Order: sequence, then structure tokens, then C-alpha cells
Amino acid sequence: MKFEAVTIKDIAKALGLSTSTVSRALRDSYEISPETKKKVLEYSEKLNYRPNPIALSLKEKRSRSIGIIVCEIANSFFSQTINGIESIAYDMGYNVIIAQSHESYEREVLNVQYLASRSIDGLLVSVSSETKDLEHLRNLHDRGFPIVFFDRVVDEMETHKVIVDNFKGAYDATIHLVQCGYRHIAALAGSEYLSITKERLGGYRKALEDSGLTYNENYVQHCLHGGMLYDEVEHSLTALLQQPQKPDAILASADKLTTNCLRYFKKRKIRVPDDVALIGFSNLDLTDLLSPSLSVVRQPAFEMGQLSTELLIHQIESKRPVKEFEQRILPPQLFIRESTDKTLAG
Amino acid sequence: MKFEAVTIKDIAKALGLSTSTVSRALRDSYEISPETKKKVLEYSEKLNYRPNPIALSLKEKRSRSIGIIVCEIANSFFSQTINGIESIAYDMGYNVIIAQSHESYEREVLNVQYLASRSIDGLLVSVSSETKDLEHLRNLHDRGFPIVFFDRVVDEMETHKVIVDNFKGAYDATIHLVQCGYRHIAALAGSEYLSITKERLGGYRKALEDSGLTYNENYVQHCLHGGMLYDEVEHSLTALLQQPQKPDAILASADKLTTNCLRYFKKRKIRVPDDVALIGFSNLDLTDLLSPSLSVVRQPAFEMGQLSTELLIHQIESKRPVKEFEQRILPPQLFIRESTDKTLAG
DNA sequence: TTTATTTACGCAAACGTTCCCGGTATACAA
DNA sequence: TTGTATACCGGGAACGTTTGCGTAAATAAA
Repeated sequence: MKFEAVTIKDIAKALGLSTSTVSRALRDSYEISPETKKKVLEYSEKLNYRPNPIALSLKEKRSRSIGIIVCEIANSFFSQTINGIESIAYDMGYNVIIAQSHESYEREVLNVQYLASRSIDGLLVSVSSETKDLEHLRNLHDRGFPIVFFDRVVDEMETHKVIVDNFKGAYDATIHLVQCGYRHIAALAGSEYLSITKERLGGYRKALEDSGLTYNENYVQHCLHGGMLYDEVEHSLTALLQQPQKPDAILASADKLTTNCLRYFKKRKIRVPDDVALIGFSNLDLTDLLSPSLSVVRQPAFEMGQLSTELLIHQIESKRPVKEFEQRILPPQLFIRESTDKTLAG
Repeated sequence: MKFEAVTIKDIAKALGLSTSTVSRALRDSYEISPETKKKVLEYSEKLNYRPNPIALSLKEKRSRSIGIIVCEIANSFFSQTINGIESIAYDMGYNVIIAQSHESYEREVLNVQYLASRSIDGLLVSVSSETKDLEHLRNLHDRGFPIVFFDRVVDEMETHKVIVDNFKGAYDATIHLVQCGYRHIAALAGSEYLSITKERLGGYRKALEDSGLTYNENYVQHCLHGGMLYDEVEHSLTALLQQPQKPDAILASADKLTTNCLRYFKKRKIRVPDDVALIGFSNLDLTDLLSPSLSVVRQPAFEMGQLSTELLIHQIESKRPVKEFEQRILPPQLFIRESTDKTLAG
């Protein structure tokens, strides 16, 4: 089932020219006479000639395509980020190949290897929640391969990084809870390996301390798979609610964590915010339609995608090795809705 | 900024062998002695040799990658489908390249051209809601290029197609509304060009007739962009609610249509289902958490992705041109929740 | 010992493209 | 006539890989 495309050879043969002449005519070289150019252009137009990017990639050792590795595209934050990435890549003439790790370290490694061997020119990465060993990426990075991290970055590698101010996001959310009168604020966090988890917990803790509340480590639960598995969330929440002093508010630090939290409460007929308040990091477009509507910390996902891609392509196209790396920190946005604010409840 | 990978030549030179010998040793050819094989294997292991897929693609005229064209990945149905596609493609050793049309015909054409020139082996397509001209796809298809349509298929082309029983889905949903006592059932439909729109409206109409209700074309509104634009939905709903006899129930025939419908009602403080009931096609994972929880027709998205991919890869790997095409129809599933059933309302 | 067969490897072409290094023909000045 | 630009074009290598064919040496069969 082959699909024969027309090549430069076909054109050359048909026109009685050499491939070099046809190639040059197509690229409008000064060495080719106007008549020949015209003939070649017309004929290749007629046959709908398209240069073979595979052959070009092989020759030029670059493919004008970049790889993206995320945990899930079925996640509002990441699909919005991908849209941002695409918009820039498209403008700059790059193609985008998306791979999902599904929060599995093993899949992430396989994807990195695949994409690298596939001659992509650069990589945009948000690591999986299982990832602690970075050999698969460091390997590439050490050899000068352009990598940009976004959202879930890693401290151990010197590259461009684009993140949101997670500390501030969690801090503001926690302060908001305190201002609403909650005093027993628990945190439902993602994988301990992730940078975002540490930063968000940092903001949470600082806000408690600044508010004169004591930080209680029994009030912090981790879900290794970032809320992807409902059972994990259920287990963590059950643990939290079994504390001697039941928490009256919860800060969930990831999209799926937040929604699965809500699902748990609905299942157990726990009223939000009356029995327990809930605020979470989320980029869902539907938070206003949920019951109750969700207070969230929202990230500028589209912009993060755009910015990361600009940094990456800039590095790819740089003549000399890039040694100075930037870390861009974007502001999160706080949205207050019914799940924390009793006065809003309908 | 080049990234030099180790090639078969490097290995050959280092070991004093020819490239052919190394190549054969790596593929475990019977023509190579065990000792040579061992040497080659060990050395290439040490250097972490990876065959260059670009070179392979050029030689074999196939890239072991397939293209996907959907309108949006930030859409539950499509991201679930993509997961299904990926799962099969991964098992069969294929890589997947995703492109989004964002419901734009122009973007769709560009994507098709890009992917085709990129030497993909086959294409999985769900057309944009603007698409009526199919030249960009027919062109490829006529030359024997494997294309499989899913969900949004087109009648005009003879290929494998995987769809859900849209007629039945809409029929069942409408019958359900009738059984709940609604008598003035309107339909909020997607683009008129789409197969799914026609089929779903067909089911809606038949159900009305079978129930002794008259079909009223003023009760049918189309949104060209399938609900992507809130204003479009608002406009359509306003038109529906301005009918002399206001509808008491609405069947929305796409994901975004359904959620934007709910958003409209919430904004206007129209109570669901008391003022108007709502049921829609949707693959959201959060329909149970919405306020009110949504009655939906759900599609087996993951399975559709799997099935489409199996058909596509089968065609790609078929020795002789495939002339007999299958149309697979999967059953939709009806979920009854608060938005239509007053007895469930909390 | 001669001939046939097997074993183990190298050579070179091919995939589509670009580009360096030539070459030839015409025109014009010396 | 010779020299020398200029304009235009072709040959062939290279990118990394596979594979058909050729062939030397070693072994088996005669």
C-alpha cells in the first residue's frame, strides 16, 4: 500500500534536466535561466510537487518539529498549554509531536527516547509525577539538546523553565481560607517528587504561619498519581477526615485532585462549604458550573505554552550553545466561588 | 546546535567491519557469526546506538506514524478517543501525530497537507464543523492513501468509518424526555454539514413522531461552531426561548453545546429541570458534579479510538489495495441524572 | 584430489534532497 | 585568433539504513 509522491527526479526526467537543476530552479537560484525556472515551476505545480521532509530531515539533521511530553492531554491545564505551544510553533514553522506519560516514569523514558531518535529539534517537558531520576533527560541535555521545562520543572537541570508562582498561588488561596474564617486547613497534595508540590506546600505553610495557625503535618496528604486514581484521593481524604480535629477546609493542589475531592464529598454527602470548604488548583472551564461552584487558583496555561515555545525555538535556532538559562515565573489567578465563600452559596 | 547521534557507520569503523555486517548483526541475521554479533551488540549497547527512524522512513517509504486530525484536544470526547488511538498505535509500533483544526476548514486543509507531506502512513480524521468540500482528503484517498473517519464521518467517501449510533442516541434521549413528561422538546444542534448532526436530528425527529408529538422546525437551532463560541449558543437559545410556546426540554447534540447551554441557564437563572430540562451528548467526566448533574448520551470514545486505529493499521499493512470498507457502529449509552429527572433533584 | 556447498562478510545501490565542484557554450575584448 | 568573462547546467557525494549480489575461505561430498 505505497503512496507514490512525485519527486524532484520525476520532474527532472520529464523535463530532460538534472535533479540539481530542478532543485535550484525550485529554490529560485540565480544560476538557472528564467525559461527553465518557468518550465520547472509550472510542471511541478501541475504535478503538485511537495518536497519530501523526511529526505530534508535526513540531510539537514533537523526536522523542524518539537516534541511535547505531558502526563495527560485530557487535562484542561495541559490541553490549554498545548494550544499555546501550537500557536507559536505554527507561526515559526514548526510541527509539534505530543506524547503522554500517563504519570508513568517508564512511559516518560520511552517517549523521550522515541522523540529523541525521531530527530526532533527540541523538547518541551512537564515531568510525570513518578519521575525522580532524570538520566533520560540529562543525557540529552548534556549533549546540547534543547529542552525547556514548564509547570513541573526540575531543580537538578540547568535549562529554560516556565512556571507559575506556585508559592503565591497556594499562599493566596490559604490566606483566603483563613479570611473566610477557616482554622483547620488541610492540604491534599500531589506527588512529593514534583517541584510544584513542594512550592505549593511551601506557600500553604507560610500562609498558615503568617496567620498564626500551626502547621500540622497530619493535615498534609500526598497522592502519587496527582489525583488520576480516585481511590488514592479517597484514601487520602479519609485519612484527613479521621484526624482528631477534623479539617474545616481543604486546599487541593492539582486539577484532578480538586475534582475528585468534590466527587468524594458528593458521594459521602459532605456539604461544601458548610461541612468543609474546598479550594484547588484548576484550569477547568467548567468550575463555574459545578455544584457548588469551585474556588480555584488558575494558571495562565496558554501563555505558559507560548512562552516555553518561544524560549525553546530561540534556543534551537541559536548559532552558539546557549549557556544562560531563564526561569520565567507567571502569576496565578485566584477565583473565589461558592466552595469557600458561604455568602455566595445559592 | 547539532546533536550528533551514533550511527551504524561509527560502529562499523570502530570494529573494522562494513556497515552491512553491522546492520545484519543488529538484526540478528543468520549470515553473521555469533562472535561478530556479540561484538557488535556489545559495542552498540555501550554507545547506546539507536537506529535513525528518519533514514528508515526515507528508505522504506513509510514512517510508522499515523496522523490524527480533530477539532480540539481540549474536548473530553476527543482526548478520550486519542487515548484509545494511542493505546493501539503504541502496541503496534506506531507513533501518533496530533493536529487540531479548531473547527476551521482552512486549518484542516493545512494540517492534512502538512501531515501528508510528512510521510505519515495513514490518517485518522474527524472533520471540522466547517468542512463541506472534501478535495483535500479525496485527493489522498484516490491515490490509495489510508484514511479512516471516526465520529464525524463523510458520506461522500468510501473508507473505513467508525461512528456511534447517533440516531439511536438521540432517539433514546428524546424518548426519555417524553417519558419524563416533556412535550415541547427543542434541539440545539451542531453544524448542518456534519454527519452526526443529521443523524442525531433524525433520531430526535423520529422519536417525536413515534411519540405522537409534532416536529416543529422552529424548535431546531444550529450552531456552526458546535458550541465552541458561547455567543453562538446564547443566540440560538434565545431564539428557542422566544418561541410562542416555550420549549420545556432541550436536547443538545454536542459536548460544548451542552455545557454552554447549562452556562446560559445559570446566567439567566433559568432552573433546570424545573423551567427547562436538558439532556446532551457529552463525554465529560464531570457531568455528575455539575449543578444540576447532567443527563447525557455518552459515546464509547476510547473504544472508537481503538477500533479506528485497528482498521487503519490493518489497511496500512495490507498487501493489496483495500477496496472493501467497513462502517462500524458502536452503541451510545444513556445516563439519567438530575437535569431531566425531577425525582432525582437534590 | 576435485567439486559442491556452506559460512561469513564486503560492495554498492537505493530512498529524496542539497550543494560543491566542475563543465560547456556563447559573447565580447584584446 | 586567443583569452576570459558570464550564464547555465550536470555529475556526484552526502545524510543513515537495508539488501541483493558477489566472493573468499572453510567444510562436506564425490
